Amino acid sequence: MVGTSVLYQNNFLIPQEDYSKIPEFDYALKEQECISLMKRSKNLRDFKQVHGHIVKLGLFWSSFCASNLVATCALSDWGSMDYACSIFHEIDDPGTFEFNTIIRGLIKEMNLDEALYMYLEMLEAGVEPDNFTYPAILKACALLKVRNEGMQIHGHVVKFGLEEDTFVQNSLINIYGKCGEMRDSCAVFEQMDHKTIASWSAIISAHANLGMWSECLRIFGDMNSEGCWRAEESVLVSVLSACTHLGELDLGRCIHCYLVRNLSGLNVIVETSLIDVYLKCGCLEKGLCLFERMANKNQMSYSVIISGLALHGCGQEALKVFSQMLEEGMEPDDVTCVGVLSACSHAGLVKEGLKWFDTMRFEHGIEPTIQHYGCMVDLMGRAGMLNEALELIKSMPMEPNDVLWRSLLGSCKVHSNVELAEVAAKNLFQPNSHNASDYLTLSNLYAKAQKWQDVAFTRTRLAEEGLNQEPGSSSVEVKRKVFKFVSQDKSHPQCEGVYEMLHQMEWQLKFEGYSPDTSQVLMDVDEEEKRQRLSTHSQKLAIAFALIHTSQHSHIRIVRNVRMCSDCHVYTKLISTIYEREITVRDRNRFHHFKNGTCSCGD
DNA sequence: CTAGGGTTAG
Repeated sequence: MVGTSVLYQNNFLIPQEDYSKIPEFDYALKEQECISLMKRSKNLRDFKQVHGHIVKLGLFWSSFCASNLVATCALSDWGSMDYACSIFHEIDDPGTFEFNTIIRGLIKEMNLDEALYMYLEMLEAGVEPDNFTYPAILKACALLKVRNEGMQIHGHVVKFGLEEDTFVQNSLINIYGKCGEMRDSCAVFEQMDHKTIASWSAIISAHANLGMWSECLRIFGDMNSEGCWRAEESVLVSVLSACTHLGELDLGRCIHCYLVRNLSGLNVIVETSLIDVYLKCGCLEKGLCLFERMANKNQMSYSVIISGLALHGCGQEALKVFSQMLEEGMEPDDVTCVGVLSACSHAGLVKEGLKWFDTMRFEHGIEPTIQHYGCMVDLMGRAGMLNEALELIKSMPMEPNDVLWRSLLGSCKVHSNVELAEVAAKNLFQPNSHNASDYLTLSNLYAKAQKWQDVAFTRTRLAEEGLNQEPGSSSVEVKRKVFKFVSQDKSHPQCEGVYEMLHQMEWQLKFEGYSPDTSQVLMDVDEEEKRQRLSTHSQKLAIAFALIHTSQHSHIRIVRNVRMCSDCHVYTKLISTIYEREITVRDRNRFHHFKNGTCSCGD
């Protein structure tokens, strides 16, 4: 406390031996000076000097000085909770403010249990909590995700008449959201008289956290119509995430424009979210372009771009970016590795996939999760290594889920392995799993093997389970409207034109040497009907419609609910040449980019 | 008298 004190250098305090000689010592002034000095402390050492002086000057017993000491020490970046607590315990009769600051300090250093304990002590000491106590204590509950305590404290809020406080309400929205109690969260939100940006932020991120994407966008819409539309990055990031999951490319684009117009620069989180929107909505180039221009890339940005490239079938490029990431000294985590393995799987890079699966475990110490196993089963299945895939499933330390069995079943269909398919199906058709498409996969596999009896049996079982398969459909966006087609669709008002176009397209295709691959129609019907069914697959209708209604050379984007058949694949490749169109088709798994007669998936 | 709410991406 002696030596080169900052206090003496700044001449803020008279040395102790002098001040006692001044008869009319102004305590109020000294108090102010001490506090101003305290607030300017840059480290604990400075602070301790001020503390010492306050004690020496006899100012500690002014509760205002003492509480400021506690607050400053508990809440400053250089502060120390131990020291703050020791000051706190020196105070005879701590009040609301002192308890509040200690609670906040504890939360700041994530000592959440202790914060809750302090709150209890506060109540026991008969100190009444106020509108500052609850935002803090509710935050602690939210971080701990303790629903019951949260509800109890909500009771206290009502008891102390604080339920009208905006700050408290925002905190309540947040804690209920974090605990998944959306009814309660929304109830608080809707009762609010004065919603602030923080209220919107809390309710939107709560929905985003639970994957309630449509709700998320609906509330965002309400926020805009109530005129609360501000460049609030955290809100927009949640909304962008919703866009990604819902395939809302247009809204994503709007937000991108808005951000660029209204902010001087984008941070890494916003940029990563934007890239994810573009990649997952089919705009590979746009996403890549943003990625390349990023000033700061982190682990997540790399993860996004790697799994995005995987989604588009660009396995080699994904691996290239991955090695770039490693070169930059960034450690991959489990999510990054899912991206890498799925890139290998989508691009058929079997050797690389097997290698990375080992490297991940033995060089990066990442324990494979069920998702990693999923990628490997896909990868092996695609390559026809069906027995190996089954062995891998059996060797897993965890219970295989239906995703794995479904993947194996799908591969068995591709490689016509009835025997293994039945193993997969047996595991898949559990009492509580009702998935019509699994039955259909199996039935189609039997059909391909001409086992009509088994087809009939499977179909009967499907019927017995009372399952209805959603029909395969293709949607295409024309002039900002989405048009959906199903196979043999005649419901569309302009369907005559579509069928005429289809006819014209077939003519052109014949010149290019296309002949319909009727083996894709897995039904026991005659050749002519097969041909007819094949030619009116939903994807072909959607393409015909888009060719009529969009300008020349414009990009056609189609979204499918199931995977496309190989005939549609060949067909679309040829159409992309004949009509000089780029066509992007998103199926359940990934994107296919058709351009000049080839597809990005490499067949 | 002092202080505070929501914080987001794969």
